[in-house]
Amino acid sequence: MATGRTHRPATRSRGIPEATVARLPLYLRALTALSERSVPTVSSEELATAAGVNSAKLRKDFSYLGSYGTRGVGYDVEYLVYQISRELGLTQDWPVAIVGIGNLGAALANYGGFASRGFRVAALIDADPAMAGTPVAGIPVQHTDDLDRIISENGVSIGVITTPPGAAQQVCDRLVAAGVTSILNFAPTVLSVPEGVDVRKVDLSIELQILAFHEQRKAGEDATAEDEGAPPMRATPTGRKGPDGDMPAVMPA
Amino acid sequence: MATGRTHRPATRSRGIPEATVARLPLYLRALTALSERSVPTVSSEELATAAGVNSAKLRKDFSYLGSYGTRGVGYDVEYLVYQISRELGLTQDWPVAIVGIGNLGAALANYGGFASRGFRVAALIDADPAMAGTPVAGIPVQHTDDLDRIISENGVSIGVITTPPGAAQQVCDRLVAAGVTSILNFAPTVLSVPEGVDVRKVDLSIELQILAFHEQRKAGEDATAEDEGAPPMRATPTGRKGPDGDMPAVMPA
DNA sequence: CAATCTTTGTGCACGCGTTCACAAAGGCAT
DNA sequence: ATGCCTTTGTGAACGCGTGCACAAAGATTG
Repeated sequence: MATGRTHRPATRSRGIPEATVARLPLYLRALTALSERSVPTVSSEELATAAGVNSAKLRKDFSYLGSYGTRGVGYDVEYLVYQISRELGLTQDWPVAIVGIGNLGAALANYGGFASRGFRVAALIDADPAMAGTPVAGIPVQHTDDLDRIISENGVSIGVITTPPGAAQQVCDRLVAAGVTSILNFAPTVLSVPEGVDVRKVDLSIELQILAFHEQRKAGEDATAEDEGAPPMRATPTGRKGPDGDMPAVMPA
Repeated sequence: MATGRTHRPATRSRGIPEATVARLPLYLRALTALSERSVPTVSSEELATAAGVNSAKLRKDFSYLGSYGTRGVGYDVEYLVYQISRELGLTQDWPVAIVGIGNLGAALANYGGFASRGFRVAALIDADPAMAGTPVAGIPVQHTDDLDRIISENGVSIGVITTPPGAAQQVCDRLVAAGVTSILNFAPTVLSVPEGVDVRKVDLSIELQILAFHEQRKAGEDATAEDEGAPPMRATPTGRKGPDGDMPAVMPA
């Protein structure tokens, strides 16, 4: 789930392990909830339970940030909220552009979780001229032709791709060319980006397939019968021409 | 990510490493694209490139499934599609229920990627009585009161939660009670489930925060200036030192 | 049928992440 | 102050995942 193609051997994020970075938002959420309940301090055990992780792991994670706890007492909630926010870069404003305003793009535009922490939907972009001007979540949709200008003018460095798979790579290239250096990709495509650009992928279909795997295993533990069926031995076109088959090309043959 | 709260020590998926399982859908997608182009065979190198992974890793992944390749030639595309599909449990039909038909729920209901492989949206469920009967993506929304019956009658074992965070745990409990054993959770909440129930989490906010972290780091590499602002101080009894690992210069005294 | 060439399958080493277990540190009561 | 009790911070061991590098396997050609 990290960068699509570029290797990520040196992403040794300034001493903070990638796995730890991925958990910081989790801690932050739990801490924010505590903060809203005016809880002054919290122990690693309590916070770990709230975040759904092991307490030892949590303490080790925090140790990478520094010694922000008090032995015998725990962690100061407000102070920790600030420190994690700062570490994640949430104390500043991040203008985000969403490209591809279909069902999913619109859903994200309306998603409250964005605005909650530093993120601001600065622009909505779509290739359909008919949508231009139409407000979605209170923000007028703009046309792809102006992508470059929109990104530049708003200082957008984080782009969200919610286009059909066929358009994803092209949109990605344009975003990168316009100055975007972080991309959140919802299209089921492997994006290739130049060095220095981060790509994170969210793939709903993959998540379901992983669940199906485990589900099958659970069900199959009792009845291990299950015939083998008739595996297609060779070029046996499974006559499937599903709607999602609009994947344009990919790599050289 | 894995299960929310339950430990996952025994998820030793029948010999197939979890990391491998997570990549199988990726391979499957690339293989399907090749299949539609009627490519008969593919080498580990080509397929790895298309899937965005290392070729050695791909070969090792496949080795867990068995020896399906031919040395000197490569892998038979159709055969491999079938084998992976079978391993992932996609040769059977998986009725899925989506709970919480807001923007995101509606987007998922319309998402083509679901129906494409074995998954079928069997039911849409929402707590708003006003929505009952309204068709979304051609499927009438049903009310939460009937959740138990709906799940049972349709034989749903995979549930998708797209409710507001406050309702997530409750919905989760009801789904599990009704017989659901795999949950895909989009709500920003840590779900606690009994043993034997799998939970996968998709958290848009977390993904963005991780990107923000790297983005900040990239930007901060040049200019290490950046004022610190004023961290909210609290519970700092004995004037502690400033163990700030990196650049902070503001500490109590 | 033998030689050559391509590509798989895998043994091995390395590094990251997780977990345990405990000493050090601080608060609190006496 | 002194001693006890709680909780942090971390050294060390362990296990998993990754990538290298190569021998084995099969196709192909002469």
